Amino acid sequence: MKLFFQVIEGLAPLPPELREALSAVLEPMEVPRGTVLLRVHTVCHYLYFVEEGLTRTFYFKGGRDITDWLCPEGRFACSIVSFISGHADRRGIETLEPCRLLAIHRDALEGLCRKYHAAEHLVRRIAAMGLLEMQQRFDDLHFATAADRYRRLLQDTPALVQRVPLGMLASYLGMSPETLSRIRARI
Amino acid sequence: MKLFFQVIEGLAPLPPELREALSAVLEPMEVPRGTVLLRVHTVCHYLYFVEEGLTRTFYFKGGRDITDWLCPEGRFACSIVSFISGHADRRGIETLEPCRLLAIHRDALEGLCRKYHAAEHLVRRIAAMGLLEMQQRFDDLHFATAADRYRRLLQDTPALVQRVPLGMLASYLGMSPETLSRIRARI
DNA sequence: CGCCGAGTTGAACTGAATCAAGAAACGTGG
DNA sequence: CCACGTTTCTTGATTCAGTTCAACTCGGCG
Repeated sequence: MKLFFQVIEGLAPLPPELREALSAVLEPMEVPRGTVLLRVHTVCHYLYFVEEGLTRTFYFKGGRDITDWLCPEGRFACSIVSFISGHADRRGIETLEPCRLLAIHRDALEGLCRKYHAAEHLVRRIAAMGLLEMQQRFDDLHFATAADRYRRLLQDTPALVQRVPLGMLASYLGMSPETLSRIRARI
Repeated sequence: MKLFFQVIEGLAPLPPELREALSAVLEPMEVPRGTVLLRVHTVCHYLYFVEEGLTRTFYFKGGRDITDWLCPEGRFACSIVSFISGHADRRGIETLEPCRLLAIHRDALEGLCRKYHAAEHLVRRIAAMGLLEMQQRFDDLHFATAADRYRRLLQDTPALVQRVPLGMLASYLGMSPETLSRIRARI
């Protein structure tokens, strides 16, 4: 839980009573690689904090498996659409490595937000950080070549490149596996 | 201000005292078409609610003018990156039509959030809606053809197609003006 | 009028996808 | 611990969507 509170406190101050309340609703779990955390087309009830390991969010489009998001340690994983809207979404989540996770139930989180002003603030900050990341990733996709996107990934999160199979990385970056393989070959 | 409170109350309940406080910090403004609301590479201090008219967020990349976001009436406009991070960003904002706007200063908004739990909740909801929209737009860009993207726009917000010049629409959709022109011709 | 920016249309070019066939890596069971 | 089959990755040839470059049209507007 150390990493979790470190990250949290980097976002917003954490009054002791909220820290207590938060600890009480966290559900620690340890799962092997390949564990399905969220089945596709189901409602996402949990927000996962990755303490150790790596998860990916994915969906199927025209028979293809598309990786939508990657969460290494220190980050939050969920199906954004489903978690916020409360409806089922095509996205699913699975672990790419053995993981230590902290799961927080949607209702528990909402409860904390209702009870603690500080919790509400914290969640707002998490959402704001999500917006920033999303905008960054969006910009990349908007007007950058395949090679540029790969180079950016290498620079920003080089660890991912080592830990994610090529095919998944390719769809994450919005290109075909063959293209990614060639880009790698020529760098 | 009617539309504003309508939208707001659709997101979260609004206690009377917050309604008062919010009214007090709103800065109504009426500006002609072509007004610069945010200069590029400056800090975005205001969140704008569009009561009437249309704004666009844009930036320059390699000498090109790229439209990043379009806000018709009923929506919030700001440079997400700058407004959240507090740093200057390459994005600027201008009006594409004469506009009636409600401007809210960052500091005023933060003040309300500190004072009113309900304000914090409201802003969280706004951020969450932003995340949903962004995700939607991201998906579009991720794996859809140029024609698909245009069709989606036609379906979701047909009004924009009439109101935004072709060149700006094209970069908004991530394609060249020529391509958009051809897509239009063949539909 | 004649200029000018916005939009259209055509032709050549190109980055990346697709199709196809091997090579390497991996896990599973004998 | 090796052999086998499966999956993942690489490499090559071809195709295609979309860009780029360029010429032309149209509708304002000084």
